[in-house]
Amino acid sequence: MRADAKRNRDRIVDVAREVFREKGYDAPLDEVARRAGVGAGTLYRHFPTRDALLDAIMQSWVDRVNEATEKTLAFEGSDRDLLVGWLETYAGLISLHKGGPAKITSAMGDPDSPIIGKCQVLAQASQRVMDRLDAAGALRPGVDAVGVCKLVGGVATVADNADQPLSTVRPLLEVVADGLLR
Amino acid sequence: MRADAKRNRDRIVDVAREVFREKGYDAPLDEVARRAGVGAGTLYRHFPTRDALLDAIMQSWVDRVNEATEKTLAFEGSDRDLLVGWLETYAGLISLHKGGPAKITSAMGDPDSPIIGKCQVLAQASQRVMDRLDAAGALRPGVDAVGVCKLVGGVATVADNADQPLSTVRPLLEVVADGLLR
DNA sequence: ACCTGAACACCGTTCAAGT
DNA sequence: ACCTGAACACCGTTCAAGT
Repeated sequence: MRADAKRNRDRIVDVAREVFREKGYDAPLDEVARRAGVGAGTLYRHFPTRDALLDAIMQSWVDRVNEATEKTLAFEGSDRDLLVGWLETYAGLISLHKGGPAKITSAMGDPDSPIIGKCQVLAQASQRVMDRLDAAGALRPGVDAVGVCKLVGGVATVADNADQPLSTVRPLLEVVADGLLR
Repeated sequence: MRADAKRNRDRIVDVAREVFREKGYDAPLDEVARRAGVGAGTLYRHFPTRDALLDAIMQSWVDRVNEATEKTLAFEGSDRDLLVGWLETYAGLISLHKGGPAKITSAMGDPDSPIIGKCQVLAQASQRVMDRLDAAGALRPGVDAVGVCKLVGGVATVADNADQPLSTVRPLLEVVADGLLR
């Protein structure tokens, strides 16, 4: 890749992260191009779809997911507290930008989604937490990690769609936790 | 209202119901106007916003909600079966058209929503079912009907966004039920 | 009083012309 | 090889002119 191309690509990703944070995942791409100082065509050359751009943005976010997972696994307390904590952490991770919860959760089972890789990171994180709880004999039988992701994703989507802070749905996450625990 | 105005209004509602069923709640309004044989301005005169049109469409749907509620209340079986059955019924009622679950659930706590009346019908239905379970001492303390609506709405939204049939999320509804029951 | 449909605005996407 | 930006498509919304 030519040096100027790489520079443009990087600028687009940085600017997009900013714009999406301000206006949500469905912000006009035109504005991204404008602020990045490139033509619309350049944006489309690098990222043929909005999802391709999202995927690039989420690159750095993977580290945050893994960090949060380690923290959860190191938690020393009751199984319920660990689970509720993880559900809140998970909801927070997918609610970074407006539109995120719906986007990520609906990709969560679609092998053809352009952001499937990022979903797998999340699903595996969730799996590790469930494994730990299962080893302790704390889970009801038949609980699968992807299902948990969808359930919490649904709750986060509700809060996001209604423009309400995640804290308002904490009681719902507790219901989910109680439904998952033995 | 003049006779021709009423005729146009009725035609618009009928056609919109059809178009929304075919293409979801965000189908082009242009198509509704065209199929109804009216100008775009006429549609906007009668229904200044898309939500106002939705609200009109959902008028007949209220009967169906009440019918389903009666059926649930008359159910003779275990509390868990009753609850799971209601959650599935509820999910079905809000999933009539694509986009419905998100639309209805995000309006579910916003007093300014144009479809708030329809949400209240749902919330009250949910309340009656919870009351019956509560009278039987089956519910965990602190469960409120609107919360249940949001939770199930979240699950239905997930299925709807991913273009998957509701049956795929039945296990998730069981988790919710277990979380609600004592 | 109500209707029509052209016109405008907005935004996603493409592509011919330029470097 | 990459970029620009005008041009096109699509759809929501308004409004002047008509009945």
